[in-house]
Amino acid sequence: MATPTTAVDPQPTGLRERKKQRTRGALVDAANRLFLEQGYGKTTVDEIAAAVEVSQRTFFRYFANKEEVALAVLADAEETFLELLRARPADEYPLEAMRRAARQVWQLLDQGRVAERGTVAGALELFELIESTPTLLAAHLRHTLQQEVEVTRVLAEREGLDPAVDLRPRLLAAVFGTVIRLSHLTFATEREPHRQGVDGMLELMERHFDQLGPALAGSWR
Amino acid sequence: MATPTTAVDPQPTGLRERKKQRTRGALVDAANRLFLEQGYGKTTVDEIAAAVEVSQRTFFRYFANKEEVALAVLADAEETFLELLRARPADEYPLEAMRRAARQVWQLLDQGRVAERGTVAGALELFELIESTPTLLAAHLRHTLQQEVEVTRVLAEREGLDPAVDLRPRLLAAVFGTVIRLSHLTFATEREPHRQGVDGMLELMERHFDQLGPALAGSWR
DNA sequence: CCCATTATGTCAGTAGCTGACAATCGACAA
DNA sequence: TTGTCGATTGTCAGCTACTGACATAATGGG
Repeated sequence: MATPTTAVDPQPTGLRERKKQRTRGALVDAANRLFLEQGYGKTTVDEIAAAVEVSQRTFFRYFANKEEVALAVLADAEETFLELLRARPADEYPLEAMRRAARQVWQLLDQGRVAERGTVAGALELFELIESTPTLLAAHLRHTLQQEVEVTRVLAEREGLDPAVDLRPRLLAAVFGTVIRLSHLTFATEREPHRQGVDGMLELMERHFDQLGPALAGSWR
Repeated sequence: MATPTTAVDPQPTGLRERKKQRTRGALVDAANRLFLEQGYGKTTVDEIAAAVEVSQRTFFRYFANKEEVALAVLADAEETFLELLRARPADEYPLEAMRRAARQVWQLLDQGRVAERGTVAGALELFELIESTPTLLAAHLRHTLQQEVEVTRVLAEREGLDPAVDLRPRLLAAVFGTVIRLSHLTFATEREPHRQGVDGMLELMERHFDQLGPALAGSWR
């Protein structure tokens, strides 16, 4: 007897809230389109706001800065990763759990089920944009760092450790983030067609992880 | 405090060049002082320029942006690291060479012989400033990334590998950078007095490196 | 001592971002 | 249905980082 309009509300979504989400989504879409069309630097916030017919001031009420709107999709994917990692069975080894969660994110993305706005092709374009835009790259790296802190928390909890005492969770989170970044970078740079889809990305990640041990080995001969 | 001791001139510099270096150094000093006194965000470029009695426009001819002047000292240290790494004997294992070069940087810094402007205490303050200033942190991370590219080049050359084919140089450079960053972070956060000097930093780095293997091991139990 | 080069200053302008206040819109209950 | 309250938005004014263009001053070479 609670809700008059809808029987089941997964999220108690008022009309107001829905409108906000629509505006936010429109801003992300417009921004992405403009950034890819004419470049990040040559796109002004005014332009983005105008494309959605809101004031510049409103834009800054949704996003703290210009970088944030460009990285919004990525932020959703990272959120998904955290949820998947938390859901991994407790008896998996830490690194294994992370690798599998990462695989899952890409598979979900391939099915268009991540945050309703991401695609694999879009990810590729986004990575290219980020890597070729210094200020975006900087913001992205900082964001990645924050993600590492979250991952550290999850790992420590999984294993029942205090991350302030035991260095391993933080180290693994950091190294993992690094490997993922390198995979993304190679993915975005990679021009060979047989590696363009999700499978290409997944294979690339595996290759990087497999080289981690050898890279840290004493001798490379 | 910052001692303006410019003693040795390796390159026969003209009067003009020397003057430029003096201005640049003065800008770095003034900026550092102001940033530490009142914070990065509350210090304007105008203020820094005024403190050295140059115009704002001149400031931007020396530094591409406000972040750069804050990270200038760090950039010198990283340059030193590269030189030391290149000078390591060719038969050292890659990771060993990097660990030793890193040790050397800190020892030189402790002797006040890095870029005439760095001290260990100053490094600690700088790290705190960076970690507590989002925009500085972002710039720092991007800069670190560039350093990783250079390191990759050096490693690949040492071992006679093509970094475009073999993933190991880049992976090792990245993981190394990550471990160094975590050490710095802990160093800046660490409040226990017995770890404040160079020895504290060196011990911290060793501890992080020693945990790298265990962190990547399958099980943590 | 003069000339070519190069560092510096001045000025005007763009763009990101913020605080303050007023207008407007949606939620909810009388 | 309507009136009130709180949240969202627009407008405006302002600060700061940063850049291009042009004028001026300093320097090093001949």
